[in-house]
Amino acid sequence: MPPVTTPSKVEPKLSRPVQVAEAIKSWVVEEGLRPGDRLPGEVEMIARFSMSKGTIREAMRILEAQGLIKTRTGPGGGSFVHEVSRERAKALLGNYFYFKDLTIGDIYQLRLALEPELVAGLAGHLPETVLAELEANTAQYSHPARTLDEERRQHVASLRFHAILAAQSDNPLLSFVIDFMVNMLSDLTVHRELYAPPNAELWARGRDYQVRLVMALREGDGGAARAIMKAHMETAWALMRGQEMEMQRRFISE
Amino acid sequence: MPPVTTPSKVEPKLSRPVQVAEAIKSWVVEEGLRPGDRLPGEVEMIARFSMSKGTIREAMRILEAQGLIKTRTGPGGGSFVHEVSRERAKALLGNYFYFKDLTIGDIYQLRLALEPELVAGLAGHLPETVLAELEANTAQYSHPARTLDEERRQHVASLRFHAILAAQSDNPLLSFVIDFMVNMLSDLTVHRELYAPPNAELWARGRDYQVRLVMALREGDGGAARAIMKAHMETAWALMRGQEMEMQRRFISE
DNA sequence: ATCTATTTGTACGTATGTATT
DNA sequence: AAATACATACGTACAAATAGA
Repeated sequence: MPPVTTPSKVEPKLSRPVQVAEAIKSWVVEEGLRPGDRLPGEVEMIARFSMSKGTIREAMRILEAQGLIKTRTGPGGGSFVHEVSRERAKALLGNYFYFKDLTIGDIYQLRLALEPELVAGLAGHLPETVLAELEANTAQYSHPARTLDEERRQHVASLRFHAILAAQSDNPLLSFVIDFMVNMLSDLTVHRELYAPPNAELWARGRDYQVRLVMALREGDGGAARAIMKAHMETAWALMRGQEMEMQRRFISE
Repeated sequence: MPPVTTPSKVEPKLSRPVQVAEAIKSWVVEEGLRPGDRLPGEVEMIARFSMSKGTIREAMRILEAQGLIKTRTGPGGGSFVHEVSRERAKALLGNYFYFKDLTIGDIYQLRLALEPELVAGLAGHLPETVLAELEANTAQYSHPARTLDEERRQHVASLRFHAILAAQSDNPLLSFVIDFMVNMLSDLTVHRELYAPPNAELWARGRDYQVRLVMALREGDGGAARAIMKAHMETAWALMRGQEMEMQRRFISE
């Protein structure tokens, strides 16, 4: 292991726009700027950094691409500190996995570990509005699908059930990771052949799990909720394994 | 390369650089370009999109900020498709949590759920080199720290133990999430007061867990590894709870 | 609705920097 | 060492968007 003192990294000489972007970032941190706060305008940036308009603009585009600022034209316009949106964060992270070959199993390994934990903590803490929303969601797939397209829509809807739950967690990290996985699964391309009909019985059991889960959540029975979700995940995983699916290779654009 | 077609979503009126960046992204996907493949040069981009150099350059900066391309000057230079690095992905995701108030407990809730799972799958599959690396790592904190600074270094080193493990997983998602959490914890600022000495006994037990874990991993005992890691996480969580720590608010720059 | 002021957005020409041959 | 091919940076002019009078 190299000593900590020597900067053994020969940085590939950062381009000026990147330098400016980094400088602005640390300036925002130092000043303790909050979302909505205005950044200096182009002309002032040009003066402060003694750099051309183009360079400054490229720097702003970098910050914008990372979701850290939003820019508006017109009077009172300019660039404003912006909280990185969840959608943007999911898109950026999704790009990381573009060249990795993430499998269904990889995702379900985490879902199985995390989602039971999620609902155990949620039991008894959900307002009736959310419980109703969950129940309304399950109604979207109360009957078996008759076409492949309907099946896909139901599949996405049933995933939404989990996104709703994830959004309720007061653990931002847990919430994000589950939401991200749900997104990845929603983006799947289904390759199942027509002669391989869906396992209707397994599917019905999946929905049944969700219905029972809402009951447990309403009653505040965290242990039951955890157990139901665990069984649900195992069933769903098995269901996915039976079908031929593969991760869609694409970039996400928020 | 397709012309800049009208964006499917007309709502927020994307700026031209963003449009170009998106067009290039989907072009890369359509062409199935792989990391290392060269993109058209500036002049050709200018011709294809019928746009100015500045606009094209801003578009490239956007892609670069997202970690999707790298650009080199000189003959044979240009922009090249690039696999988003793990460091970049961690930095971008870290920015998402900048304005969220993520607590130690939030992170440990996930560690407790994921890391036992990780080591259970790793047991018996690690090459001797990695096992040796893990053991060498624990040697860095075999003795109790005498200064606050040494304690901090030991703390970071003990986190590195988990990063090494995470890197061994063949589940890219699990690997990333754990690595990300380790990074977040390494970035913590310790605020413990001097008159509140570290709990040396708890600390020693933490290291003991790691040593025993390596043994279980070498012997291929997944069950034991899972149990040890679970206990380790619970102890570490308790240790962190006892100290006054808070998430450092800063942007990460890769 | 129209004008006006403000601020970002786009275009383009020129010059400089950098790495390969 | 020099020529070449490419990105990088600068400055100016003008276009577009938006809020307010």
